[in-house]
Amino acid sequence: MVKKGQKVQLSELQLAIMRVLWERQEATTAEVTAALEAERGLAHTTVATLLTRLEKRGVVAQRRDSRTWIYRTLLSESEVRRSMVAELVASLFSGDSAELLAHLVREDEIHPGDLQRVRERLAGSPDGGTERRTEIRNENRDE
Amino acid sequence: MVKKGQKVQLSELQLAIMRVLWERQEATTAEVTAALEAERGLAHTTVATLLTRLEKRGVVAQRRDSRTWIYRTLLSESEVRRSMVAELVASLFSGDSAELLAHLVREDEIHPGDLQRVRERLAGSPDGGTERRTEIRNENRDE
DNA sequence: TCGTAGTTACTACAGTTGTAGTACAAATCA
DNA sequence: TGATTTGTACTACAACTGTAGTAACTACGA
Repeated sequence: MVKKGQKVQLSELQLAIMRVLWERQEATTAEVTAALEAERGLAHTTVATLLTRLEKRGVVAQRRDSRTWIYRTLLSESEVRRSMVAELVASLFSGDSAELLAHLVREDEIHPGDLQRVRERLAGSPDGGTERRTEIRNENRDE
Repeated sequence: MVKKGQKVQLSELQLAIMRVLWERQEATTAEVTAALEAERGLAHTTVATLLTRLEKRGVVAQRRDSRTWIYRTLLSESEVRRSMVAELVASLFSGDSAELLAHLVREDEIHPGDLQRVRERLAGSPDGGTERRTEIRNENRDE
């Protein structure tokens, strides 16, 4: 089982699976396969293998419903984000998040006013706007 | 050779090597090994293998000086950052950089005034504070 | 009750990564 | 010039990842 503070690195494919599991609390192999059908069209056995490995690694948990396994994640999306962003910042930005921010600004990904908007948005929701929904996107780029 | 717009993903170890190469324009296997001695103490042959693989992959170039190879990167640090951040944002933040920003704020990595400071700093230095390599960015933003 | 469709368990296999040993050649030192 | 150092080329090998086939079993419909 992956401990809380532990660093978790997941590949793009593994994340795709996690995303399905995050969206619906639980899912069977068949459901995950179906959910990913459009974007990657993986064989059912492939998805089963992937899920088994994630389970072995302690990232998801499985529960049996007669012959079928039902999976759920053991890590929230924000935990994974925390871990992966920290890892990126450490190895590519000297561990300094402000450098990442500077990068975003330079790359024109973030505009003035965005931070303000983000803060307002977060202040508005009591849980800190933790997951998914947040979508701030910059309408008025006041550059 | 890795094309410009291509996505480049480098592991922590590979980045450590790239960092050495970015710091000094060029370096031999022995120099890279020495530079990494403190933090990882890798065998000289290990570093040689790593560099060979990076060369094969088109991330670095090699030049011979009698029997010694001298390496230099073919990608600037900002190019790698661009690529890797984009990849992370795509797979973990629905492709929305503002969500990453929101994450940083929530995680208390970024504070009010930081964005402002970053902008001032970037405005202050003519090279945009970009990189060791001076790759002046930001006039014609090309995406 | 029997065949069919769905499910898991197991095995496979190529590619990448981290790590390094060996063999061999060249350069250098004594 | 012989011995030692140093540098590369090649090989190895385990772990992990993407991908999936095959075998075997089970629930269900006809």
